[in-house]
Amino acid sequence: MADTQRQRLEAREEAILAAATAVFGESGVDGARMAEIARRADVAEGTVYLYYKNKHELLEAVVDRFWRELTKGAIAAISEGASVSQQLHELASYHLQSLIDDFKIVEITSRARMRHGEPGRQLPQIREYVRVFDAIMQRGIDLREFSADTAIWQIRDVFYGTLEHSARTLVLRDQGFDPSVIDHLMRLFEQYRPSSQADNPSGLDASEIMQALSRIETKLSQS
Amino acid sequence: MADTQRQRLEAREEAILAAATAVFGESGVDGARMAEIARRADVAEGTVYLYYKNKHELLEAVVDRFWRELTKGAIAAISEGASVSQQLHELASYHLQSLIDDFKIVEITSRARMRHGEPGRQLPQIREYVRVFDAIMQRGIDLREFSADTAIWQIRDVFYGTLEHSARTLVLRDQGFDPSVIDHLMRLFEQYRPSSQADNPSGLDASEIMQALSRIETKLSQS
DNA sequence: CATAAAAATGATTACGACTCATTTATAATG
DNA sequence: CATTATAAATGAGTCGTAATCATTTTTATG
Repeated sequence: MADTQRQRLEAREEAILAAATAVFGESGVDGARMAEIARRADVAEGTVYLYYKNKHELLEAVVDRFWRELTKGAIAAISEGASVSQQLHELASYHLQSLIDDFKIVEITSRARMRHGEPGRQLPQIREYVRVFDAIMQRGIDLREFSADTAIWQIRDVFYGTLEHSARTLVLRDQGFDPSVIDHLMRLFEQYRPSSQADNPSGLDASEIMQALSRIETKLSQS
Repeated sequence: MADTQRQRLEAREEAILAAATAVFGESGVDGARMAEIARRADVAEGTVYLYYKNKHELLEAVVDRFWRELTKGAIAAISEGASVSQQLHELASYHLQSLIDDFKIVEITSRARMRHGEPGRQLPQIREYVRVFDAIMQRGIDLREFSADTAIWQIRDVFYGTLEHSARTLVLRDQGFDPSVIDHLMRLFEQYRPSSQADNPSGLDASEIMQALSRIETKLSQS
């Protein structure tokens, strides 16, 4: 019977979490009412506080679970035997699609980061999530498919930064997933391949002439 | 005297805005108390509501002003006659430095975006701010220094997305401005230069140079 | 079945955003 | 300068909601 009891408690916690996810998503953090969450989870208001200390901790739990699920999904979305580039492509696609699908929760994430004192913390589950990228990239470096001369965190920031901004752009424009974003990002990542080093003859090239001309033009239009 | 009166009102509004900026920055949006803001602005609590309808509108005003100032600063930070690459470098440095310096307000920005109903709106002043980037990039494309085969919004998302993520990384690690982030980003942007074929990396031909010279000749004969 | 411990409840409290009747300052008029 | 009208400012009071806690209900144990 001790086991059934534990299951009941976990089911209740899950019900509260599910209700909270829905209400936060629909109404935003400020719009969400603890009473509404309790009602949907079919518990009394006070009961919610037995499982989560306050509204902010509940929010954190919702966000935490979201990123945990995302990590699982990302791992599942990646073909195990595939090339590094292929895996990066898969991860980028999965990530962009998820950001678009669950835009609401992603927005709410920034809210969970702010623990109303000061330092915008790093949420543990997001840390876990970015490891998926790191692992692929590290393998690429080990295989000499990518060069090691750029710090991995900088490459990671390009990857996730670009995808997050692109997702926002797409959502705000009511466009959905756009494969060209992924293609573009993958093309950028060509830069990190070790091969393309031999192409700078260090002579004057036409663009430098154009820059000089442009400077002259600018000065002329000022006077 | 009508003029002094208007000045007094504007000074009051400014005092409230300044107090709000400080308190939001120190305590976060939820931690900020309207009473505290009023106290620091040296007005009664009710007075704040004569200038701003509610806490959220006050927040929006704070964020709005921040990005307006940032736009001014960005424009000032860019050397007018410089090359497109040089200007991009300057803008990137200015942006990264600002994100780090005013990390708190930047974080709060996402909060102003959420008008607690549904759609994460685009704030007008941010729209204005990104135009600085767009203008430089457009000039680069016009000058054939950059190719036009990638949509400018995608390039913009790489630019700002990368810088924002990098800023967060640096702040969370208690590191300050890191020039290598800028160098790295600028190296990435090499990708946008027109076809890197060995003989003519810029994709320019002599006729374009002659056209530019001709424009200059025309201007010279006008003056 | 009795009893203790755990879990759940919802009326009550605490707190902070916002309001509004009143007061104070400023402008307009003769 | 006195008088009146208008605008601005005040802060005590209202109201909504997160969080608490004394009480009740459920579950486990011998």
